[in-house]
Amino acid sequence: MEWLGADADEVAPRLLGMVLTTRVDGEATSLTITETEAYLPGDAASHAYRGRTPRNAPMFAEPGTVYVYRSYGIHWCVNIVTGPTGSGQAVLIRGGDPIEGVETMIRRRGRADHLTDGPGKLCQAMGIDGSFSGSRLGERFALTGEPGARTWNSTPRIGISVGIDAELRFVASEPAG
DNA sequence: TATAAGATCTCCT
DNA sequence: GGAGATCTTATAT
Repeated sequence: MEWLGADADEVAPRLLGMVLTTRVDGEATSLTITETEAYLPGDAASHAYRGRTPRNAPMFAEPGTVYVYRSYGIHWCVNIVTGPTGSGQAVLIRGGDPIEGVETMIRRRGRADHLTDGPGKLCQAMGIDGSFSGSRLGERFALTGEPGARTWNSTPRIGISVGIDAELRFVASEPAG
C-alpha cells in the first residue's frame, strides 16, 4: 500500500469506499468506510502536534500502522498512520456502513441501530481496542478495496476546539451513477 | 503527586 | 437540542 505514504489529506478521501475488516474473538466484522478525518503535522488538534509521546508513538511509525487512543476515557478511536515515516500524521476513521458481521456488531453495541455512526461506536462495533494500537494492517485489521473509488465532499472538522477552519473531514457522497 | 484537558456517546426533553 | 458520564495522558511542582 504505497499510497498510504501520501499526506493524510490525500489519503483520507481515498479511504472512502474501501472495506475495513477486523477479526476479534474469532469473529470477523467488515464495513465500508464513509467518513474520515485527516490530521496533519503542525495541526494543533492532532495528538502529534506537541511532539512524540509514549501514547502517540504509533503516529510516527511507518504508514499503514494502526493508532488507537481512548476518548474521554470511555470510547476508542482508530486511525491509520499515513505520510512519510516519522512525520506524525494519521487519518481518523469516523464512520462506515456495516457489511458483514452485523449480528456481532449488534451484540457488541447492544443496539441494532447507529452501529458505526461515529468513531467510538465504530470501534466498539468492530471490537477495536488499545491492543490494536501500534500494529500494522494485517489479519486483525485489514484494509481492502480500491483507493479513491468513491466521490467525496470535504467539510470542516467536528468535535475539536482548534483547527476548525480547515476542511479536513471527508464524507463519501453517493455514487454519481 | 496533583491538576487540567480531551479527535465522544447516551439519555432525557 | 442539550447536558452529563468517565478514564487516560501530559505537564508542572
